[in-house]
Amino acid sequence: MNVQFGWGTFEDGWRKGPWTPQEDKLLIDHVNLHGEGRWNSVSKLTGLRRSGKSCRLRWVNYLRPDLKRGKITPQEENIILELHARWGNRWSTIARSLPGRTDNEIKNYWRTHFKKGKTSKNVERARARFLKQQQEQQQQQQQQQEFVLQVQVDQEQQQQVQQQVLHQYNCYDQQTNEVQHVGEQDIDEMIMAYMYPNMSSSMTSMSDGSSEDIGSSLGNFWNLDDVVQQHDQVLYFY
DNA sequence: AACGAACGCAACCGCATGCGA
DNA sequence: ATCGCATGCGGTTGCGTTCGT
Repeated sequence: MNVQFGWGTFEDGWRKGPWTPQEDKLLIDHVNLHGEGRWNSVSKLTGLRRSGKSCRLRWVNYLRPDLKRGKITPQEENIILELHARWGNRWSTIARSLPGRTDNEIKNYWRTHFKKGKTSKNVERARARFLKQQQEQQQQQQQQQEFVLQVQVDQEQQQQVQQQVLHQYNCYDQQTNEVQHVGEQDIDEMIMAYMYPNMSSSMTSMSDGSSEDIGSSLGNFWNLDDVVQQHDQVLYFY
């Protein structure tokens, strides 16, 4: 049974073809009231003569409020190319990386812009870019591991130097073998004096503004946990 | 201006999958 | 375990619009 009805047709009791604004409104009101899902019950509850499948498709691909309208941007195109190089025709998977875009939209875009034989060079470029990106990620991971290792080594060196300085300046209590009360600033100055014996004492003093940078940078230098944390944060943005 | 080709997009179809009875 | 229903997914189709000749 196939009956002509305006633009659309009736088939087995279901209306087919383009949706009218009235139908859209019925469906939007229904979803606002009951939420998404249970698409087969939409026709019973709203009187819409549309199958559940048709309702779901109309909502997902056209009526959803979070859909992004307008053309695919060059950035989105890059993402599509790269994800297609990775996933192939898994449109819904690709669509998850493009908020506001539907699998149908991406599929259509691909078919019209990058259909095989049409712009295969673009596809090849995307593949190459994907492989390069993978290599860069591996390099980054390696660098991060090396950095963490280096920081661990630095921390050990720091402790060694600190111990040497404390010995040098007789900061250990002879009886308890514990470090006598020494201010952090004092330790910094002792370390500076220990490492740079030729530097004038005024340079290591915290009394004037010019040396504050040295003191504060020293403080930062020894705060390696922060350094690691900052490094991780920087890497996170990649 | 008219016509056909190409394009863009909404919608449909068939199959796969998930899930509850 | 299996059956049926609901939903999701990828491929395909159909039609309006745009572009080139």
